Amino acid sequence: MEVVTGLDACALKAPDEGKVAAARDRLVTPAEAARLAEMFRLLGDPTRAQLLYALLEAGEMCVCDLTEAVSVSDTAVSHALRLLRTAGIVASRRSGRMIYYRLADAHVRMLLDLSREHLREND
Amino acid sequence: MEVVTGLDACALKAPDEGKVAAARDRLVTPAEAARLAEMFRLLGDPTRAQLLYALLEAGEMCVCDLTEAVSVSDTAVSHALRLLRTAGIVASRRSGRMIYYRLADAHVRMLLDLSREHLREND
DNA sequence: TGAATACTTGAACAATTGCTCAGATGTTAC
DNA sequence: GTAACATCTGAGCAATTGTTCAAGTATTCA
Repeated sequence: MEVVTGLDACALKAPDEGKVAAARDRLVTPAEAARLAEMFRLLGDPTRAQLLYALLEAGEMCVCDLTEAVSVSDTAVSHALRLLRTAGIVASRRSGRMIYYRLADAHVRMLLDLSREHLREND
Repeated sequence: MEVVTGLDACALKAPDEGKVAAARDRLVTPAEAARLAEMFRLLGDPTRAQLLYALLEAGEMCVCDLTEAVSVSDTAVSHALRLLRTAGIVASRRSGRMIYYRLADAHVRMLLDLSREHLREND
């Protein structure tokens, strides 16, 4: 990475030490930001987003119905679901030879819901 | 893409037409999902996430202070901010030779806030 | 048992991404 | 005007990503 941290990026202007320190130290550490980014990254793919909004709508669906709903191959759906499951965004249960997926928790549902609101209000 | 849409992915089981139709048609269209994914994708990078959480914290910051806060090159910050600005996630104003960035609206702030909560509650 | 179904896995490849570098803008001070 | 500063832009490149293909596991039914 090789980045100067001890010096100011702006030479003339003294950096706003209050704001810089607050933003850097008080709330979200780089490590937390990385974890948050990782989570957003998983939502940031059209296939995965469609899967998640399908689950938000239907509550619980098996892989083959999800494949129907999003119109991609079952293999692609399976890969996508594994990423989401590993990250704790969706959960699954087996029933016979089918596996049912659902959104993992209320936070995820709120996040998806709020994002949809945002999109719709900004035309 | 080359995907079968008229046939069932599951041969024995009749697809749950209610759930499939609801998930596919009622709320989020593929086009909407794509726009939502595009927005999440922009939040899904460590550098951009750090920038956004710095702005959530500080309210408004110039590029050089943001560069300080996230410890990457000013060029990288500039590229990142352009993507966020184009997508309507951040807004900017010029004051002298500096340009101040801020989160674009309350929805974005809520989204970042809620996501942080989610992260912290899931240990 | 053996065949069929529902889903998963790993490897491979094209497409996309984010960074760096070099040069261009717009702004202020002299 | 020139010089210095804050920021932006485009091209190029390494690294990552999402998909497909082929083969695998787990479950049901005859």
